[in-house]
Order: sequence, then structure tokens, then C-alpha cells
Amino acid sequence: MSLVETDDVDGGESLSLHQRILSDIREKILSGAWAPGHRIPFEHELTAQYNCSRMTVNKALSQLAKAGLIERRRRSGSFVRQPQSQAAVLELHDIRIEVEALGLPYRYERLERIKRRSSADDRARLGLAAPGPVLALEGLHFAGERPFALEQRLINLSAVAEANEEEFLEIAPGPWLIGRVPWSEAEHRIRAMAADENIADALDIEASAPCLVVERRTWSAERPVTHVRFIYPAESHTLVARFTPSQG
Amino acid sequence: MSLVETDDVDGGESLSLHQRILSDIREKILSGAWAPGHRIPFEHELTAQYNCSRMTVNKALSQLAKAGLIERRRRSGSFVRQPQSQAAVLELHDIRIEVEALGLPYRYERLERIKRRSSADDRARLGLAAPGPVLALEGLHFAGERPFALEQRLINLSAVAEANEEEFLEIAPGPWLIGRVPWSEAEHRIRAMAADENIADALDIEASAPCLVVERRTWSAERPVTHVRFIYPAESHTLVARFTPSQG
DNA sequence: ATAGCGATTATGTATATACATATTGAAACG
DNA sequence: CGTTTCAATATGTATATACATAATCGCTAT
Repeated sequence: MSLVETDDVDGGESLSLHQRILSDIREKILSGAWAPGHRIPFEHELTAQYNCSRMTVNKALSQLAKAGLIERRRRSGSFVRQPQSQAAVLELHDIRIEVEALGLPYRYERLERIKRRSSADDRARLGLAAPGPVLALEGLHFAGERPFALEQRLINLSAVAEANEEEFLEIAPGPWLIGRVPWSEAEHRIRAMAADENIADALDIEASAPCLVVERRTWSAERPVTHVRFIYPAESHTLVARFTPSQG
Repeated sequence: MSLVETDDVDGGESLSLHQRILSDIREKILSGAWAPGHRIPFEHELTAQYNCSRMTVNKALSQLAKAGLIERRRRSGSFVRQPQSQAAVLELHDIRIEVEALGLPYRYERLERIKRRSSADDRARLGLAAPGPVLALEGLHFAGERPFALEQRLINLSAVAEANEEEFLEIAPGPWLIGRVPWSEAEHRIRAMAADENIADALDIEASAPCLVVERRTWSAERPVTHVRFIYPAESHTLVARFTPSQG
């Protein structure tokens, strides 16, 4: 059995050799030809089949292992892993981008700005241990004349002191923070919720109408930076997440 | 300027050299010390600083490039990339797992099973061009005595003929399909929705109560396999997505 | 039988080397 | 002055080699 005809005329694509090896094997796995648990040919066998050095084969297999498609065991060989937990990639764009993608004019409007010493609730939202100053912001993102999303944000002023100098009247805190604060970690929670009186009022929808809520907590170098809650009327927003098997 | 004291006593962790180079540089980027646009030392400079071969440095930089943290340009060098589009990883577990994680007994119950020639709506859901046989399933996932999620599923029988032999009375189609059909691509849509009469009835909630809807379309080798819609009462489910800068 | 030990084997990491390729900057030329 | 050409340079890929490390097989001694 041979993986490829190594004497083949080039099929047209110009992949490097280790990339071709990688995608050949990935194809075998994703197509089901090599079921989970199947032992992949040893490096020295692939070396012979592709007529290349072990380093080249190793590069391909190492990448497959890092991508989680295979598992490598010393002395035993490499094996196709059990179907991985389905992990999809969720792209979270700036709201301005989302709105402009709809061909509508975008506008941000501040509703509220309060500086205060963190309440217990604030600390819970931010994941803060000790009390300290925070900035609580509320604002509306518009798509044309219609409210598109309500934003409720907390900024940890101990981590981002400059935020205190900013009014955030017409520029949204999100874009402001990006670039100013390098963030190293983020956690998102997505759920559905009925609009309460205040939310319905701000978004100009009926009370108890369904909303999509996206909350994000952000850390920079282990320190909580911000917690934000985006509330979308159900009609106005759908999140899209894709799974594509790792390209190595 | 030196990145590390190469004569340092080992800090305790046993990283390989290229991994240490990688994480040193990643740290510089994530901490903000090297801002977007900053030119990373050339390979030959790092080679000198770490007293290692170019291949070792190259391995680290290549991985950073693949992870999207840096951009490499021939003849010019490697540069820190502009803050990437925020991409979070959404783990989508089997519902049984979700329920059992809550410490509740899990049960699946079929509500409906219809084999039919695909309607226009079916084809739209599956992304099918031509008509053909499909299996429409509806079922309930229970956590203890309470309905946890309603599942509405379409299976493309042209792609998964064996599904026609299965009744799906007590085993959910999700786990059944996994392992039987290798899937190569999936797309998820997440939104909020008000429960209509039928949904409210099935889930034992009030009509027009908010629900979280997760839809998934799955392909195997370019062919549509299944479309599924999970409908969760707002209280019962929160999706969690994490961003952690690629570990290379 | 079985516990321990050493040889074997596959992967993991690193080196020195070589040549390909894209891009830039400067020299040569019209 | 603008354009072409060419050499320099940094990255991209691949090789042959070497030794480290972990796991397994089979032999030996108890």
C-alpha cells in the first residue's frame, strides 16, 4: 500500500512536501479511511513512501499531533485520535463592523457613565478580589435609526487608569480599549434572556421580548481589565461559529 | 539588549529550547512590550542570543506565525501583527455530557420521526441542491424530570442511508451519527428566540418565553449530512467560549 | 511464574548545511 | 531622472546526522 505515487506529475498545487504529507494524512483521517485508533505508518515508513528525510515527515506528524488529530506514542507509533470534542471558532467582531456589514450607518451613544468604588456585584462581574475604583458605562449601538445593541460595561480602573480621562460620549469603549490594553485572555458567555423594563426601553422593543446576551470578561497579564455585556434584540443578531479541521 | 540570560540556571520548568524561545517572544507581545508593527529580532540575532542553530529559532518563529501572532516577510524580517480579530473557541459538548455535568440523570425521548422527500425548506436547512430522501426527527433531552432541550433534526439519507434503519426511540441521533459519519466541516448559528406554542409545550415553559437556539449544519466531504436545531429554555443553558492566545 | 533488567525501537529535539525564493536597496544604464 | 538589473539578505524548505527519552519486548535470575 502506498500513500502516493511519488513519481506523480505535480497536480498543479504547489504545496511544500511536509504540507502535502500532512494533508494526505489528514484526508485519510477525515474521510474515515483511517478510523480512530488506527496506527499511522511509522516515520521511517513514510520516509520511504515519500522518499524524503525523517525531519520532513516529523514536521508533518508533529503538526497533526499539535492540531489534535493524532496522538504520538514513543516506541509505539502514531495513532488517529478519538473524535475530538467539537470545538468551533467563534469570530467576535466589533459591533461597528457588524452594523456596517449590513450596509447601515453606525452610531454609538453613551447613556451613563459612573465612576465608583467597586461594589460586591462589580467585583463578581470583573472577578476582582480586592475593592478598587471602577468605571461603569452604559451605551447604545445604533444601526441607522434603530438600536442594535445595548452595552453594559465595567472597566477596572486599577488596570486601565487612563480610562478615567475618557468620556466615551460617542466612541465606544470596546475599540478604545483595544490597542491601548493588550489582553491575554478572554471568556465569553452566551445566553438568552427576556428584556426587562429598562432594556426594553433602551432597545425600543417590547418588555420581556427575547434577547441574545453576550458577556465578555477580559484579562491582561492575569489582571481583570473589563467586563462587558452586549444585549441584542433576538431579531437583530445571530452568532456564527465554524468548525474546520485544523489546517496544521 | 538580550532576551534572556542564556547562562541562567534552569528556572525549574523543562521546556525544549524552541518552546522557550516561542514563549519568551509570545510574552513580549502579549505584555505589550513589543507593540503591533514591532520588528522581532532576525533569526540570526536570536540564534546568537540563545546560542542555538537557526533551525531551532525558525521552528519557534514559524509556529508564532502559524498562530497568527507574528507576520513573516522575506528580506524584511518578522513583525508583531495588529490585534487579531477576536476568535474564541466554543466547545460544544454532547447534551448528555452537559446534563451529567450538572449531576442530573439524562434521558432522551423521541417525539417524532418522519421519512420524506425533502421539501424546499428541508433543502434550505441542509444546503441541498437536489431533492432526495430525508429523515426528520424531533426529540427531547431531559435533565432529571425537566425537559432540558428540544432537538429538531434533519438527516440527509442520501449521505447516511443507515439512518433509515434506526428508530432513534431512546438514543439521540447526535451520538449515533458521531463515529458513524466522519464530518469534515460544521457551521453553527446561535440566536435567541421566543418559544412558540409547540416549543413551549414540549419544553414545559410559557409561550413566548426566551430560548437559546443553537443550529448546526454538518458536512462530510462536501456533502451535507445533517442539520440540527437545539432549543434551550433561557434559564437552562449558557454557552461558554474562551480565548487564550495560541500556545503555538 | 514473575520480577527485574537490558536491548530495541519510535519519537523528540537539536545541529550544520544547502539551496530556493521573495524582496529590498543600490548600482548601472538609457 | 526614471528604469532596469543585480547582488545582498531574511525567510522557507529540505537533508543527513546525532543523541536523548520513553516505552515495550524478551531474556534472565530469583
